Formats: sequence, C-alpha cells, structure tokens
Amino acid sequence: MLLADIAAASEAVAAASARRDKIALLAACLRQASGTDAPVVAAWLSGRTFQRRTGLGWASLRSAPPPAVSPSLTVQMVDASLARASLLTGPGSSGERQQIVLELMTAATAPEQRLLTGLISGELRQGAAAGLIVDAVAKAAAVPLASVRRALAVHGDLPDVAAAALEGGEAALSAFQLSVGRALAPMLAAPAPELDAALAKTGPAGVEWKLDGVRVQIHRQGDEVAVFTRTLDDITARVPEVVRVVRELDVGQAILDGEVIAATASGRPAPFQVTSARVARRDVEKASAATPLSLTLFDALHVDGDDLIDRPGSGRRTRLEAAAPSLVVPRHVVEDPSEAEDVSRAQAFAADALARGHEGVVVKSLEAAYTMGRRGAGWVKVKPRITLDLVVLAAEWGHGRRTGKLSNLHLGARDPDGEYGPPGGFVMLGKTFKGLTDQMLAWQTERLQALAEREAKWVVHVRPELVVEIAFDGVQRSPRYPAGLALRFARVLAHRPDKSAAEADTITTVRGHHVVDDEAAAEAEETEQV
DNA sequence: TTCCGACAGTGGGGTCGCAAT
DNA sequence: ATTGCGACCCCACTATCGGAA
Repeated sequence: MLLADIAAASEAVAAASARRDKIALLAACLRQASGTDAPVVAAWLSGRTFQRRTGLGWASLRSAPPPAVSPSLTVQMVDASLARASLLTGPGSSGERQQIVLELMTAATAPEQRLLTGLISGELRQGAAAGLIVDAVAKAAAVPLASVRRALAVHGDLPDVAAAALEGGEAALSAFQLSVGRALAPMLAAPAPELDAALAKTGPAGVEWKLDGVRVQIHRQGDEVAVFTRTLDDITARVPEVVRVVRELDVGQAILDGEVIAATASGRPAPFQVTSARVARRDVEKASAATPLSLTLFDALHVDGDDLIDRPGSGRRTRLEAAAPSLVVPRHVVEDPSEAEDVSRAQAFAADALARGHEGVVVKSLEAAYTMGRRGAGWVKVKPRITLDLVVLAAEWGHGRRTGKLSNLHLGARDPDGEYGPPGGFVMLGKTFKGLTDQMLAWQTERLQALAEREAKWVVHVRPELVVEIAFDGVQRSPRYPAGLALRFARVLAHRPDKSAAEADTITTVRGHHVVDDEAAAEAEETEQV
C-alpha cells in the first residue's frame, strides 16, 4: 500500500464534517490495508506513528524540502524509516534523525508531506482520532462495535486490535482477554462543580479523597509486579517502593488501581510538582531515598482469578479492602443522595479532605462497573475553584479553527509596589485559551486589536486595560514567570469590560493562594538563617 | 423535538534526560 | 555548563454529531 493512499484518505476525512462520513472513509482505507500494513495504517489514521516514541517532533520539520511530483513511498518504507529513527541514540543521533526526515519529506508529495508532518508532530488534526478509528475498524471488519471496544479496553493497543479484527474478525477479537501483566485503559472521572451535582449523577456513592499525584495501575502475578501510568507507560523501574509494598500484600494475582504521591515529613501530601519530578527521575536509588513515594489504592480489577471489571463499585471495594487493607483510600458512603443529612455529612468529609491538603474528592457510584477508558457518570470528580480578576497583557494568534482569532491570553496581576517592574505595573502569571466561546473569541479579537501596542509574529502586546475573570485550581511554583508563581489550569470565566485594570487583583492576593510545601518552606528558612 | 454522551480540538504548566552548543 | 527538544505527568473547556429520551 502507498503512503499516498493514506494521505488521500486523511485529506478526505478532514474535509468531511459528519462523523459517519469520516468513519466510512476511514473504514474504506482500512479495508485496503492488508497483513503487515494493517496495524501501521490503523495507527496512522488515528494520528499517531506506529512507534510509541520516535525522537522526532516539531523541530525536525522546520526546513521542509519542496514536495515530490509523484508518489513513491510505501507504507512499509515509511514505517521502516520511523522505526530506524526511533532506535537511534547517542552522539550524532539527532543529525541522523534529521536526515531520515529530510529523505522522507523529499520523496513525499504535498498531501504526503501534510500527513507526515501531522504524524511526526503529533497534531494531524483531521477530525478523527482513536475514538473514530474504533468505529471504522468495526465497520471495515464487519464486527460489532462493542467487540472492538471491549478488545481495546482489555488490550490497550489500537494497532494490535485493528489488525486482529481485520484479519480474523470477531473470533480474533474474542481472544483478547483481561490478563494480569497486560495494561488496560483506566477508568476516568467526569468533572462536576459541586458535590451535590456529582451525587445527582452517580446516585448512591462512595466519596473518596482525590489525591494529587500520578495515577498507577499495578499488576501482580506471584512475585512479579508491573506498574503502568494512565497512558499505559511502564514505570515499574522508577517506583521501587510501590513494587515492594504490593509484593507484601497477601494476594497471588491482582490488578489494582491507585495513585502514587510523594511523602513529606509532616505527612501532608507533597505538591504535584514534587511527585511528578520524583516519578520522572531515572536515578532511582537517590531519588527514592530523597523523596519516597507512598501508594494509595482505590480499585481492584482482578483478584486471584476473579475478573472484577463488570462487578459494581461496592463489590470491587470489598475485594480491594480484603486484598490491601492498609493501602485503601479513605471514603465516606452516601447511601441516599436525596437525604439532606447524608449529603451534609459527605460535604464535611470533602471539606476535611481539602483541609488535609488533598485536591478534592471523587464521587463513585456504588453500582457502576469499571468502564475502561471512559469518562462516564460512574465516577465524578469535584475540586474547589479559585477566581481572580486579572489583566490581559498580550494575546497570541490561534491555530486550526481559531486561525485569525486572538486566542491565548497572557495574564497579569497588578504589581502596585513595583516589585517586578515599574510601580503600578503588572506581573505575568501564565496564559490561557480555555473557557472561550466563539462569541467571546470574536469579541476579544476585536477589543484586543484596538488595544494593540506592538505585534510580534504570534503575539500581540496590548495596553493593559482589559480585565478578565479567571478561574484556576491553585498557584504553583514557577521557574518561568517573574514572580516565581504560575496559575494551574487557568480558564476564562468572563470578560469584564465593566472593570478597570486598577480594580484587578494584586500579586499579593495571588501569593495568598500559594500553598507552600514542606521542602520549599525548609529551604526558605535555611536561606533566611544564612 | 430536545437532551446528553462521546469526540476532537485547542492549547496550559512543570519536569526529566539526552544531545547539541 | 547551558540550551533546546521530546516525552510524559497533570489538565479545562467548547463545538459538534448523532443516538437516546
């Protein structure tokens, strides 16, 4: 099969707007992909390379040669090149990788170049990704959608599942079974603004602490333990504490779901940044000694021969408590969400979780099965939200459907005392593009252009006059912004043309929302004593 | 007919290790 | 020693389609 066939399909998919049209186009392309091509084509149509990591990215695409006139690249040739790039390492590897991209792009026609650029950058943006490919695979292989979904949920790898479906149909799909040691798509939680809204969605539920760490799925088979992240990355080697504590459990086989978080001396949870840095480190011995990890579990998908994914939440919890009594996350059960007292007790439990430094709570239906990879109504997360009035300092031109619109806003707080510049100025705390409707996007594009002071390639700097009401989850330490602080998950709630910049919040107010972790506090104390 | 679940898109901050400078 | 880059951690939110109610 030729790369040009995939490129043509991708262009057609991008041009179609109806989902069923996209699916039909994808299915037609998949049907043509036989044998060794099938898994690669499935990966590409979902916007990803077959290799999990290639070492290639935006930077390798900066100097594109003129496109070839006629197509010559085959699927196998391109996949072999990407595979070669993914294996390169050591001095000179960057140059060799660059050379591979150059060769591919030189041989590629214009549509093929667009496809390769999308795959290498990871931003194909054709209006179809893994979700629609699942539908397309079912259609192409003439098997029920549910069979493909189930196989993918327990196997986790789309190219494998697609190839099996196309080659062997339903029989091949049914061979994919939940198996200990093989990562499966974790269940996700939908957001809700308040606890009662969450309970309205779930019905009778367990309200659990939401820990601000890294999600882990742990497989134990005898003495063998494997640990996977939310994206099914294997991090076993980086979390020896987790391996150790799971080995001590009194179970032979298990698949467990939980969260790791860095422990602090005070017993309060470490900020996410600390946990994240610890889990990313490869010098495990040193890292583990300096920043030990603790494990908290909240679900069990398999215990000693029993698959639990189709059992109700309450049943899974019971099995978890029996298998790992010391590691189970604290929770409060609401038997009847229509009972006001029951709900207010849950609210007290949630308030206590926050007081202990946790991120919020997750409300989990007692009835719901473990819906792998879905963000269903079974689990609902509730986190507190902070709002401030900040000032727009600049805005960036958007991409894709936001082309021609000023999208990404640079946000600043007032700096009345001139700690970071002239008195009465502003100090930048981060950017956001979230929360904007098309109407708001149009309005701010016009308004900000009227305030424009100077324009660089992507950024329009403006007179600091437009106030925006911003919601965010918290203030974190920043190595990037001048105040050493940045907003976490900032989003726009509303433009406030009724307010003047002089009424915006100050950097002092922002600092008040910064929860300082133990280590940072100790460090600050040390430098003060010196 | 209206409502709502699932998807894709549009990007955010931080951190690490590695290769290039 | 510093810088740039890729790969992952954590994400929120809106628009759209199409099936469910």
